[in-house]
Amino acid sequence: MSAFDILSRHKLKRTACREGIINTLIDASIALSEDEIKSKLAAHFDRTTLYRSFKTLEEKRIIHKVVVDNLMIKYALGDALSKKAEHPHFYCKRCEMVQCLDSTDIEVPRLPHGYAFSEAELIIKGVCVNCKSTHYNE
Amino acid sequence: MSAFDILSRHKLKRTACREGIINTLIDASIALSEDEIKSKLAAHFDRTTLYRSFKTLEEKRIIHKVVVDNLMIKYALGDALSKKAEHPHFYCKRCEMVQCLDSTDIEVPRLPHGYAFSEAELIIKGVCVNCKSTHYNE
DNA sequence: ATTATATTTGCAACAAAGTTGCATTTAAAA
DNA sequence: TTTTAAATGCAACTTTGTTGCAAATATAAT
Repeated sequence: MSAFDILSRHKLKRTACREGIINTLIDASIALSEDEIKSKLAAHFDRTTLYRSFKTLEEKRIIHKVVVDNLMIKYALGDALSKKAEHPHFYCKRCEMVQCLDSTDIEVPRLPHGYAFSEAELIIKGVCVNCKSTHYNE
Repeated sequence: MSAFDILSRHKLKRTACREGIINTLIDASIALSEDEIKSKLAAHFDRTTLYRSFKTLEEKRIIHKVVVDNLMIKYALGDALSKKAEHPHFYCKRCEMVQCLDSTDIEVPRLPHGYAFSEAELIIKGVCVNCKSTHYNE
């Protein structure tokens, strides 16, 4: 499905910024930061435009945000696009790569009595296979 | 164990700010934000001092940071103080309370081949028992 | 108890990220 | 082609993260 289709299906205007973000994320198999996405876009877009585009796309669940920590945010395609709604994410401490662990479920622990569950977010931190095979010095 | 002991045990100077943070977190059974802690401290401390105190205490694992999302950060006592090193956290979407689920483990999913695990962070979002019994309107 | 020393604090300053209002531009509907 | 509702870019401002430095202070040494 093209960015064009995705946007019209969600009744969003098909703007270059939105299409660019979606296409960038379709191409990348991993999650990307705002800067990473920005640098891959053909045209330049204002910071505000990016900000609002991410917000809109996230609300429509076309993309989803991965908060590794308060200073490391990445985006990936959302569950409006065949992604499993809830899945863990992997963060590589060496190369800072973030990847959706799509095929895996999140095991939700038993909550205290009377607590209601609604969502879970699980981030696994470690070293990815690329970095592991590259034994560069710390 | 008193804040006094904790600090000296870690070879940190026993300052009012650090003691205040630790005592506040000992009293509270839940995780607290910087603002929440600040408002409970007897004296006023500069933003920078708070910032550096949190940083130092976190490095010594006297406290630990809970990143609910990039705009919601809370602190709780750390594993240098008998807390289990890795545990899930619960976030109440109504009252914004954050609580350590201390007695529970995090189930780490199987990673892609060649990936190395080092840490996991799991946040459960939902409604706490207090908010659930209080059926106030959205 | 007093002095010396290494840390910590508060302030100023700046960087980065989040957010909003508004006039201009533009995509899509008529 | 015209109309109109939505998106963009810019400016402005808020909040949060971060550093350097001089003054203050906790601890070690005397």
